[in-house]
Amino acid sequence: MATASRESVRKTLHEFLAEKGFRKTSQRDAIIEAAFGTHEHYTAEELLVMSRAIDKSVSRATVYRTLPILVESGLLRELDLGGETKIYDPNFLEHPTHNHLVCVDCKKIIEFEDPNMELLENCISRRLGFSPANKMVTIEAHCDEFKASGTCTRRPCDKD
Amino acid sequence: MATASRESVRKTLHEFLAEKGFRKTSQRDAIIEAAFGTHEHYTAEELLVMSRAIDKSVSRATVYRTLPILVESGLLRELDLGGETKIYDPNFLEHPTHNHLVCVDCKKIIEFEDPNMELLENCISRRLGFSPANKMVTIEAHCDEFKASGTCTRRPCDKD
DNA sequence: ATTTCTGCAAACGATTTGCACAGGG
DNA sequence: CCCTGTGCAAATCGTTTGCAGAAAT
Repeated sequence: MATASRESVRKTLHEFLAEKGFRKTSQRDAIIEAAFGTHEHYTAEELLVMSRAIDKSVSRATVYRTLPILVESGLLRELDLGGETKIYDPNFLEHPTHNHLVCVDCKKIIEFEDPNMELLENCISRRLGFSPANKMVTIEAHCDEFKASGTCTRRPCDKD
Repeated sequence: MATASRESVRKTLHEFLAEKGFRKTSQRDAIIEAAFGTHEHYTAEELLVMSRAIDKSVSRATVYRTLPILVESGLLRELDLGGETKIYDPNFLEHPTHNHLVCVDCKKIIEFEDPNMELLENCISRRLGFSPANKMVTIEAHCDEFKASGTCTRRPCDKD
């Protein structure tokens, strides 16, 4: 399934690039491969490292120039969870309406989907006279493990 | 009412600063006055201008150093709406659980409160094994006016 | 007197951009 | 060939910080 969706991502992206008149380059291929070869979230810098593992010639500038294109294609989503750096989420193809819960203690990000949330956001938007285009919910929370022991298993390592 | 709440803000803040061992300075007073003398949202830079209108001696560094203190006090909230700069919201005293809808076209920010949203967020958090600490909902949307005429009354001026 | 605050200007870190060359159509 | 894409390094922009003097306790 992960493979199947990666196929479709590649195809959709290829069409998108062609349609927009963008050229197909080895660097962009590597970045796309890296960007959708995982279900993890990543920063621009992390994507650079991942892309370079595939094609050493990928530069930081190209990653930064390619990211907005991927976001525009709708296959990659830019997240603004409290941190200082933007985070990118490749999982919106499979779960188009998911949201995020961030553990305040270990910074772990948990994705969740909820149809009621979806419904409620639409209702609220319409009530205010708007048509929703992009809905973002982020919940910062303490996990039960933290409440019990005072720390999370997953200690603050990657972030903070 | 705005006056009454500003009084209480000043009092709460004064207590908070004293409790934390922070000193009372004319610059902080000016910043606090500026920060809670409006119901509008503002950036750090805008707060600097507002503070300087009250006390010319306020420096950018002091604003940036005071902002985290006000946020920590719980009276001021830092928002991360899509833009590149952080936005500060002084309205959480009066509406502790409000959320934001941002017009994609004119960037206008509309605040809304909804008890169902509140409830739903708590349910979802608990279901995942977490105790929510901070819940943020942001909806980006097109207004009806835009749908009808192709633009908003409030054109892109302050942002974008 | 002691310690926190302040303004200034330099430092920072993520992101962007100008340039001349490489490479896709 | 023409024009877009690229790497590099310099530039940008919001924010942070080191320092010496100013002000609060």
